[in-house]
Amino acid sequence: MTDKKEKILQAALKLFAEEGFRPTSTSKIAKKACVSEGLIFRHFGNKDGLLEAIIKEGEEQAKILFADIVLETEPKEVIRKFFELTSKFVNTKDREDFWKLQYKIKWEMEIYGEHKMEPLQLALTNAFKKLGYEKPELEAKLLLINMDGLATRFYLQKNFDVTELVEFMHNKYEL
Amino acid sequence: MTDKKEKILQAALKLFAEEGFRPTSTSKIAKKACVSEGLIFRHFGNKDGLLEAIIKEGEEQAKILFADIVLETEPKEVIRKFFELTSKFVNTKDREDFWKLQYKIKWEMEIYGEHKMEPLQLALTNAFKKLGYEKPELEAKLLLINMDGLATRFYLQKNFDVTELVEFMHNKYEL
Amino acid sequence: MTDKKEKILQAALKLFAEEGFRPTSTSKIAKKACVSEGLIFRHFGNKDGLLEAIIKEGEEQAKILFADIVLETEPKEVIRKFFELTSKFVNTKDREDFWKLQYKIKWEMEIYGEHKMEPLQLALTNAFKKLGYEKPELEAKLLLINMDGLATRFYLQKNFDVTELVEFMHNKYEL
Amino acid sequence: MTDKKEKILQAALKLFAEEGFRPTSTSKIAKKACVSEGLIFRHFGNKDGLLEAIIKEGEEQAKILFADIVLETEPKEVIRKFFELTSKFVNTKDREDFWKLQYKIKWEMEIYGEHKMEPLQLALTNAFKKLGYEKPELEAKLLLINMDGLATRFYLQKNFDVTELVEFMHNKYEL
DNA sequence: TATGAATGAGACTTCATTCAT
DNA sequence: CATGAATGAAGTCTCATTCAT
Repeated sequence: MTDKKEKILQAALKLFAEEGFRPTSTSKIAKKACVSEGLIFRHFGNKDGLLEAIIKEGEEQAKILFADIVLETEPKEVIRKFFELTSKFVNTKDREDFWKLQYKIKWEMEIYGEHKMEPLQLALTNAFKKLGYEKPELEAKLLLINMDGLATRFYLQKNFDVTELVEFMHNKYEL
Repeated sequence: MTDKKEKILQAALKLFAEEGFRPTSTSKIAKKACVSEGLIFRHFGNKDGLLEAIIKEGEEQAKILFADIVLETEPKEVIRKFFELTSKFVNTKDREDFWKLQYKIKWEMEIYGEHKMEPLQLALTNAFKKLGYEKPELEAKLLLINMDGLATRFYLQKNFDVTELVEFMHNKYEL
Repeated sequence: MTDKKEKILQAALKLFAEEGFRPTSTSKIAKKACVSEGLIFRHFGNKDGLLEAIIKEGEEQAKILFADIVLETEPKEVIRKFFELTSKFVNTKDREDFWKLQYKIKWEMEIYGEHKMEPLQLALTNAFKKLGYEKPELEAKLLLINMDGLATRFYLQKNFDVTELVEFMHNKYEL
Repeated sequence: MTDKKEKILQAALKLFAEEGFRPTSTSKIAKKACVSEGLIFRHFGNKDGLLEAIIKEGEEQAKILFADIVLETEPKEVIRKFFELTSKFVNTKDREDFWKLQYKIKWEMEIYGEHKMEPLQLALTNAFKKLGYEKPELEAKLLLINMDGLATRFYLQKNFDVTELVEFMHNKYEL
């Protein structure tokens, strides 16, 4: 990956996350990346191609983040790590754009991409089963839905305190 | 309100909900409403004005929907009615557009408009307090966040079964 | 002439003078005149008709203003009165719009309407002839041109002192 | 400056001079320049930017034309050259558009831009002072105003004979 | 006479995309 | 690989004008 291609990806990620996909013009991306507009098309074919590239890169990162949870066998640890991950949204400044983009794109394009979450859901289901919960699958689903709700608030509501709520949610599961 | 003005509002609501605000062109709205494009601007000033009008109309509807919950004094009933409302998203076909629009707009414009939810949150907080919950405010917040998460899934994930989850969540509160 | 028709004429005169013919929308005129937009078309057919009406009214006023000069027989008086008229541009607040409009329209539409000035030019020519000037017609033309130049400056240059210059010009003719 | 950018400037100059700024649509300019409409905005940002570019170019030309007069030290020559310049309006076909535009814009935008004329006025004032005129500054002002008056007539009145009048005016100053 | 809803043409502008260099 | 000039379609919005009431 050339230097300039990388710069385009970074600029686009930031702008798409900030302003959305369609509202971000290729010319703006080019300017932010200090690159000619034409280069975007040389590397990614078209604007959709650029988005795909960003999303694909994102999925790789997500896999890595999820791996630690999915590979965990101790059920309580699975749940703890899941909540830990949720907290991470907030703190890791450079990942903020990435996660925000995921949600913005979801709503703009109306695709959820549930397959990405499947390994996580299975890991959680399994953990709840081991812990003797009655409806482990629904418990897992609920947890993931909570995450979506938290993200909605965190990205859209100014001064929203995530940590407080994550802790509260966590404590509901006596571990 | 003239007949055509009403038609514009309906067409715009539907299109904004389906495709988002910016991606929906005024010419498309005009065509769907069987109206000249200029009329949109005569009635609403500009595209933003049209959106505002739709949102304002929506807030009125939301107030009505919330009223029933907010005015309820029996705590268990408050919570029951809240879950009932959540289910309604799904079934009332004509309101689907309205709620979907709320979320699409939130993400597109990045404003949450938490004030709209305040009465609901207060009512829930109060209900949990009466029921002797330790942290009633956080309980209320969590419930609202669940709703955001459910909406995210319901509108974005094909074939997502809301009812099942709403029931599950409801049962967590032994009432 | 009905009350409302008169109001339209006045509003249009003011707006055309301030902003020009084309840039002034009929809706703006209607608003300023507190009248429905349609009424403009009922009374004047179209926007051009409105302009014509204003110009025609203007010509009537001009005739009246010019009459005093044209009917004067004493040559020195003719010239004095001409300069007096020139000064009037400035002072008579309600006529300011009228004269300004004349020039704005001239430049916007590129028609000079020299016939309007003919009686004035003849009167001046005659006066200069009586006073023994060698080229009375050119003297008259020059005077009128001076007036155009003064108008240009007066209407376009902020803080331009007309009186000073009118006096100076006047004194060039030892009377 | 690319070939097409130059073509846009030329087409715009001509059309603005002929029909005025606002009445000339960008699409008309593009057509006349055999260029896509978008290119206008790529090069000049917006329609105002195009006008500015034309005016700026014009000011450069004006400076050059004025230089010869301003640098002249012999007072009679200053005045002679001033009248010579006045005559040039008429004859130089390609400059006609430029000067006409200056006046059209002045009236359309209602700005005189007196600073542009300052060097000329100072040079004339100085010349009249050297020639022993009583009120040299007013003499200079009058001359410039005459020029405005001449321009008004020349550009707006069909079949107006400038040369005759310029000569007449010139002869008033016994040189 | 008077209103104001409604229209449709055309204005300025943005933007993804192509292409010669 | 990289640039930046150039395009054309589409977008938002303005405005003179018509027409039913």
